[in-house]
Amino acid sequence: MTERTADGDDESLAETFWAVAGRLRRQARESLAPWDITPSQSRALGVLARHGESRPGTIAEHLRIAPRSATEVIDDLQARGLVERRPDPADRRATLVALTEEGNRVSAAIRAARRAEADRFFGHLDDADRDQLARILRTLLG
Amino acid sequence: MTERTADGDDESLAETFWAVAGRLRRQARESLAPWDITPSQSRALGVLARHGESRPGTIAEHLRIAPRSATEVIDDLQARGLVERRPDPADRRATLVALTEEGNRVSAAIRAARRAEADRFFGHLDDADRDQLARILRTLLG
DNA sequence: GGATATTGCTGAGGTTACCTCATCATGAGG
DNA sequence: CCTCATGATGAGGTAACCTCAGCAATATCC
Repeated sequence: MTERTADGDDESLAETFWAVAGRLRRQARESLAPWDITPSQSRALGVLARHGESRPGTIAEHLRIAPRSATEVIDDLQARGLVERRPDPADRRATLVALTEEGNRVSAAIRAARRAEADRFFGHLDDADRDQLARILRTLLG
Repeated sequence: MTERTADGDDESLAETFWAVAGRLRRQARESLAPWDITPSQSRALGVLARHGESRPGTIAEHLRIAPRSATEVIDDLQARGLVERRPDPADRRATLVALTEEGNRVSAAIRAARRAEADRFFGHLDDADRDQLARILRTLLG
C-alpha cells in the first residue's frame, strides 16, 4: 500500500475491505426488511437455530460480542416473540434462550433469504474465487 | 445443528466475512488510539491526503457515505484542529475542507500506523493470498 | 428578468450495534 | 460461612451511519 496505488480511491486492502463491508451491510439490511429484523438479530437467530437453546453468554461468544450486548439482542427478539427466556434448571443464575414456534418459522425463512442474499452478493464470483475467499477469511480469523 | 454445518460456527461466507470485519474494526480502533482518532475520521483524513482540499460532498462520495455523515466527520476533525473549512471561491454555497499543518502531520503518522496495522492483520496471509483477496474484493465492488 | 428547480451544506433527530461499569443473585471452594 | 467467581442485566455512553427539513446560492427556462 502507499506504494504505487494508482487506482482511483481504495488505497489499501483494508479500505477495500470496508467498502465491501458497507455494501454487504446495506444489502443484508434490505433483504431482511420483510421481517423487520436487523442483521445482528438474524445472526442471533442463526446461532439458536444451529445450537439450540443457549445461555446469553454462550450466544455472545458465538457472536463474538460482549455478554451485555447479547442480552440486548435477545431482548429485541423476545419483544418480537421470536425467542423466549426460561430459567436454566442447572444454574439458577442463568437463563436459557430458545426459539419460539414463530422464531423457528422466521428463522427458517430468513435462512433462505440470507442464502439468496449471499448468492446475489457473492454470486459475482465464480466458485473458485468463492472458495478462495472463504479460505482466506478463515485464515484471517486464525 | 439443523444442518451439517460441521465447521464450528461460521456457516456462510457472509458470517465469516463479518467475523473478520469485527476483528479488523477492533484492531483499527486500537491502533488509532494514540491519536484519539476514530477509524472513520482516519479514512476521511486519507481522502484529504490523497485528493487535497475537497468539498464535503466529494469526500462523502469517496467514503461512500451520505453527505450529511461526511459533515459530521469533518466537524470532528475540525474540532481536533486537523482540518479547516473555507469558502469555495468557485461556488458560494460550497465549502472546501483542507488539512491543517497538524492535520498533515497526523495524517502521515496515521498512514504509517495503518500500514503497520494492516501488516499485522493481513500479514498472516502470504503475498499470493493477499493479492487474491484484493482482487476478489474488488470484484465484489463491481 | 423573474419564477422554478437543483445543488451544497447542515440542524434536528433517529437507529444499530456495540461498549464499560456497577449491581445483584447464585454457585463453588476453602 | 465467608469469600470469590460467574451469569445476567440496569444505566449510560459511543461511533457511524441514516433521513428529512431548511437555507442559501446557482443554474435553467420562459
